[in-house]
Amino acid sequence: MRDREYNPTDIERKWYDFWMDEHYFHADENDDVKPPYAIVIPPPNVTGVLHMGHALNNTLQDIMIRYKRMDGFNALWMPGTDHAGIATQNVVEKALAAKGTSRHDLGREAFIDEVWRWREKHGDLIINQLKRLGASCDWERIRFTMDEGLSNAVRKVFVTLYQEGLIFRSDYIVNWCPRCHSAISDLEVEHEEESGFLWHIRYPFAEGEGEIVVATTRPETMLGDTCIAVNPTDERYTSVVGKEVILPILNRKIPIIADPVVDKEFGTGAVKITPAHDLNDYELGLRHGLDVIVIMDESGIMNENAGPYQGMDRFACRTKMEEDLQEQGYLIDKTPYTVPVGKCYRCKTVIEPYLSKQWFVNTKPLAEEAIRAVKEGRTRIVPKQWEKTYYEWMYNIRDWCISRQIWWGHRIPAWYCEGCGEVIVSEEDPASCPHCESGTLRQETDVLDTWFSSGLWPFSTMGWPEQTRTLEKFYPTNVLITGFDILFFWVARMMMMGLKFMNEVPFHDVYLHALVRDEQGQKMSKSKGNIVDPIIEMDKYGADAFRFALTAFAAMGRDVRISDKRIQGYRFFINKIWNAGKFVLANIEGFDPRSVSPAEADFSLADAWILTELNKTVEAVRTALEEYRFNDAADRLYQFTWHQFCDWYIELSKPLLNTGAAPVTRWVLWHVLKSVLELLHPVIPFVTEEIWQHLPGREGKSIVTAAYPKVDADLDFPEKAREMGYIIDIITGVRSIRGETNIPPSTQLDVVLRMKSKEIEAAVDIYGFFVRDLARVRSIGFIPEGAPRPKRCALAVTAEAEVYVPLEGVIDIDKEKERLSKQMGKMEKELEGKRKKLSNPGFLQKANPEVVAEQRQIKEELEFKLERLLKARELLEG
RNA sequence: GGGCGGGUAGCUCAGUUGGGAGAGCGUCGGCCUUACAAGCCGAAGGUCACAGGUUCAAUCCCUGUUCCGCCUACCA
Repeated sequence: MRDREYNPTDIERKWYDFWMDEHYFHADENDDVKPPYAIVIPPPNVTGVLHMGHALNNTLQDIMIRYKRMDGFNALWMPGTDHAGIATQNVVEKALAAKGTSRHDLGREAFIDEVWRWREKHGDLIINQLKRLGASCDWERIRFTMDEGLSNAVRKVFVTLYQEGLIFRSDYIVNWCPRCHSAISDLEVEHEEESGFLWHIRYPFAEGEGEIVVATTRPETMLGDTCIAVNPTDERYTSVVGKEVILPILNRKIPIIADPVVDKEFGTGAVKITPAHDLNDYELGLRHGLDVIVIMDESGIMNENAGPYQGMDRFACRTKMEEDLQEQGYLIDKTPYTVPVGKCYRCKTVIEPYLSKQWFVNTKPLAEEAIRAVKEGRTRIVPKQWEKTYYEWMYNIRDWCISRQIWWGHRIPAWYCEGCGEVIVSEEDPASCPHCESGTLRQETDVLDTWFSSGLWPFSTMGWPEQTRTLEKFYPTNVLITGFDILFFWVARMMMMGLKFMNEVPFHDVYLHALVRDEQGQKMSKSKGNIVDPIIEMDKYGADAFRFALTAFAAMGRDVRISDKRIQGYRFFINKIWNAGKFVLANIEGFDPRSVSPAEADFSLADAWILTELNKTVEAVRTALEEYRFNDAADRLYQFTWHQFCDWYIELSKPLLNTGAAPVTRWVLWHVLKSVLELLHPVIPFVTEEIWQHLPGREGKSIVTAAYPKVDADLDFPEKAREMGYIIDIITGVRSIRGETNIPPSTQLDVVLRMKSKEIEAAVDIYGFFVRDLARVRSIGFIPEGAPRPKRCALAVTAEAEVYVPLEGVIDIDKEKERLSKQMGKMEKELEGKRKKLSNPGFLQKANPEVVAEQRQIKEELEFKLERLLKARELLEG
């Protein structure tokens, strides 16, 4: 503790190891004394690396868990990772490609083994990064979504929902990613607007002259057209409904039909219908019993139904078709048009609406429960504005496509009987078909959406479907802390699954924090090169500074804008704490805090003031944490630590330490430092532990298990604190005069005070050494109220005092006059407002009497100050 | 198309029951005052986007306008 600056690296490692060795983060499910408090971690991808979003998310969780742990709760933070089906498969496939092989070369089983090996090798990375951040997870309980226990939970849930008819298999238009070769859910599609074209194409009548013109943004899909649709009320077309047209190029005959969904205003009012490649078209096709023609394969390559275009990529096909249509005279017009394009959120490939057989969850009935739980307040969404978003989505929820055509994930527990075609869905692998007893069963090759298993996370991690002690004790959890971007993906699904299988909400509170962006508010991305890497930041400034920066910027419902520079700023704060610690420790060496009894101690005004301010801070910080106002908590702690404790109290303690009051002062220094460290510990765990360990009279082996400070009514002295405030005002007044009139600090000043009241004069007199020390004053004189003012003085007026600083030979009189005039100008403006307000009968009549009194007091104070300043200026004239 | 959030000091942002506009950084001036120059002391800087309304009183509540973000959507 002698170092001039705080060096985080070694200290962080040392204490984290210590905490782990002591098992402080382990929650005991058999502890029936402490009330439980539980959080489940949003599981990061097992192949992932820590990014700023993780850092923010886990810092906030760690703050809550550490706070509650200190505050006497049996605190469980359940950690784990997610198998991240598509993402992980992509990563491993890339690695295979680098080795010149592929998953198809390996085959399914060998590939899955390969992924597990990958996970063995790289899966600890993000866990270790979380530890580096200081996350106090109960690592003894770490889970992985592909673990045996969690896989059992997945099977049980799948089978149950299937048996209840809530999971079904069906042909449907899904979002198909031609690169991932898989269906993805609606949520996994990113919508963007792109500039494209609207093509107008003629379809000639099969019989007789004439034609119908349609408008389309995707001409290549006409290869799969099975009709033209018009609105039944559209008079332009009533005569042609029922007729047939010739599909250009392929020369198939297709009918013209009428359907009310067609918008008369759009394009020509006639639309081509491609049921296999558009959701609307598919549904329309069902209504009219239309043929369905799939025109491309799983990679987006045109198939045998595409005639001359077979083998072409879908976009190449579009270009070629346009040429052909043009050449053959079918293309009438091509105009620029903004088209909505869906892209795969994993690989940004343009999604193809694609007809295929998939597994779905009928989410409507589950959503109803999830809506009710929030309506009834069983789960509270914070900040509240997200409730509306949640309801909006839940009310309009659509069937959830849960099957994925990849290999890495929970394989769907369904088997098809080769004998009779029966579908068997079962928790145990069946040996034979229960229907026809055939032994040739083929398991479904699809795996489940990763979010299917994540949806079970709050209870599957606690051992479900077993009825464990852990579940009993810690479910429902207290709060889920996560980014708003996965409100639908994850939170909503946990709500549905938790209510369905546990009959209880998974968490009482959901705190949704904002996303981390760069300084300019841009999303961080590799391509933009604006990534701030948490590990690099921690290397440079330490985990504590990094955590404090994140917390201080985590205002509710706002983006968290962060940059290297801002994190750097908070390192100064950590260093300030370090130095305050050094000062206090140096001054309480050999001191036993038990030698002072706070109940009998004779506290100085400064002691009383800092203790009272400490109480206010404790209260404010606790409230802020309870309400998830993390930035408020950080701000209060910053202000108190730096600007009250360090700037004022430590300075005030210096003169006291040379007097008979030294023992009490030492006790206060010790007590306030200890409290500050404990208050700050959830936010900055490392530096607080390091200093705390050097404190005498600490209870317990670690700050991790120390009691979180409470408001102490016995150490609350509002009266004395107020008096101290007057002294602080005087010191500030003298300093201000010195600063503004450029009197060097080396010049000792003589100060004359004229106090409003005798009592305060007495207090100031007793504690005059504070003023002498902190304002560099040689002598303090008092003159009574009514006595003539000293001449040729600079003046500062506070609420209770006039502070005269003689400036004979020290200062430019004109400058001082100017200074006073400026101050007066400001005050006059303010006073004008007050006078107006107080002469308004409406205000006096209707406003709260307390407010009126307050306003009157402010007015009088202003008048007092102004009058004194005026007199002072007059004296300078003469 | 629907929804949400935002426009406050040069920059980034606080401002929770409507009642004298705040912080950090930056800027300017002065300081090695025995924990800290990664520091200390002082100072400057704002018609709280715009226009109405409610109220004794509006940065705060309501309406409209405008600009910027985000989410959502089956308008070919």
